[in-house]
Amino acid sequence: MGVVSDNEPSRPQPRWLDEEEQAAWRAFIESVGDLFSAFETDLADSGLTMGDYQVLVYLSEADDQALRMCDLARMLQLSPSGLTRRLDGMVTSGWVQRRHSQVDRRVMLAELTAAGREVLERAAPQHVHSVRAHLIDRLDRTQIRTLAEIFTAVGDGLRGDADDARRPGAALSGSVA
Amino acid sequence: MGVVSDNEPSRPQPRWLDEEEQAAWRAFIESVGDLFSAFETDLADSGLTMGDYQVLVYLSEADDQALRMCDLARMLQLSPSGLTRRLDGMVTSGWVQRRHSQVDRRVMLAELTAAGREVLERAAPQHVHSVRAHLIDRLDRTQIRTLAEIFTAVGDGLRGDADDARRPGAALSGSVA
DNA sequence: CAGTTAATGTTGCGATCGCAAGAAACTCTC
DNA sequence: GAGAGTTTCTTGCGATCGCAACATTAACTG
Repeated sequence: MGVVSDNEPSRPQPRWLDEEEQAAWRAFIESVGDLFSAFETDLADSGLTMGDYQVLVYLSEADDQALRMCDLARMLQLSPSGLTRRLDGMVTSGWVQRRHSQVDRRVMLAELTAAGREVLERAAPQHVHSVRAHLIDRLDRTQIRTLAEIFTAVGDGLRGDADDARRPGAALSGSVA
Repeated sequence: MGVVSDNEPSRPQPRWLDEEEQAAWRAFIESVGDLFSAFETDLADSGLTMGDYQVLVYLSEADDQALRMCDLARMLQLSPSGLTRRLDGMVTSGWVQRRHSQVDRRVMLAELTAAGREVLERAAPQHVHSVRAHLIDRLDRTQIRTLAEIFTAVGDGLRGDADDARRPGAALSGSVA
């Protein structure tokens, strides 16, 4: 009943998904949204969004608890303006503060505050619990390993596809491991 | 350097993610956003968003090319208002038309138009190509099967967690296979 | 050093979406 | 069949985010 009808000889037909591929694709596309909603809901108990949480995580992992806006935006896969607005909120909440770089006066550094660190440390156990409950603990060891394989391959493919510019961004992904 | 420090004996410590779990989680969370962005970009060539595309797919699979708004909203994991607005745009584009149900005059039916079907049939091959290029064709058979397992398990878990009401919604998911 | 180009961050604008409130219609009870 | 409660859809409002335009600063070139 779908669009996969064979009565269109003039159009270039790709290789449609076979049954197993279809099953994988459908399961993925129909569950991943709910999965993120669940994380978002659980994290809301800590007063955070997943976006906020990720900002706090990356900042907490940075050497001096601070990162350049542009680097942070790349890590979060966020546009510059998106990060500006998100940080506005987090600065208002007191979790992050802005600081001009001494080395390059164009760059604005986002720096984790003590309050931000505390919020993160309080939220982290709950978030880990959430990730376990909805994802990790539902999988066996083989599935966990394969999950890593799958999305490493996907990520590598995406990184290699379109990007032949901005290698500096990729250089930072080492510290994210 | 992360928040996973051991110097906080007063807080309840969950089971942190071990190395393999961490690798799986990081790879997933850092790639899935780019993956959807890639689908979105590819689909934009057809003048569609992923949201539009999914509406067209579900309608094309429905018996009479039409679905009730509330059912469609559940399938798309969209709020009622979100679906109303999305359909506004698609009606303006001429891909979908609204029709009052004869049986229940509260319900509004979203119905695929000929133009909508044509757009879908033109976009489908490209979208399948995109899904293959970024995801399916990067995986071997074992990984594809495991991908289906993983997100079936995740989806079942989420469905079983919070929902004990609205079983009618679940009944429709059979036709989505 | 002057002029051009590139990088960085912010703001205006529009698009998308969820929540809360409301209107319309159905259902159930008495 | 009158009224309470439920379901369905739409609208007002606010939050989030990307694109384009802009200002500022750095880097490169002759």
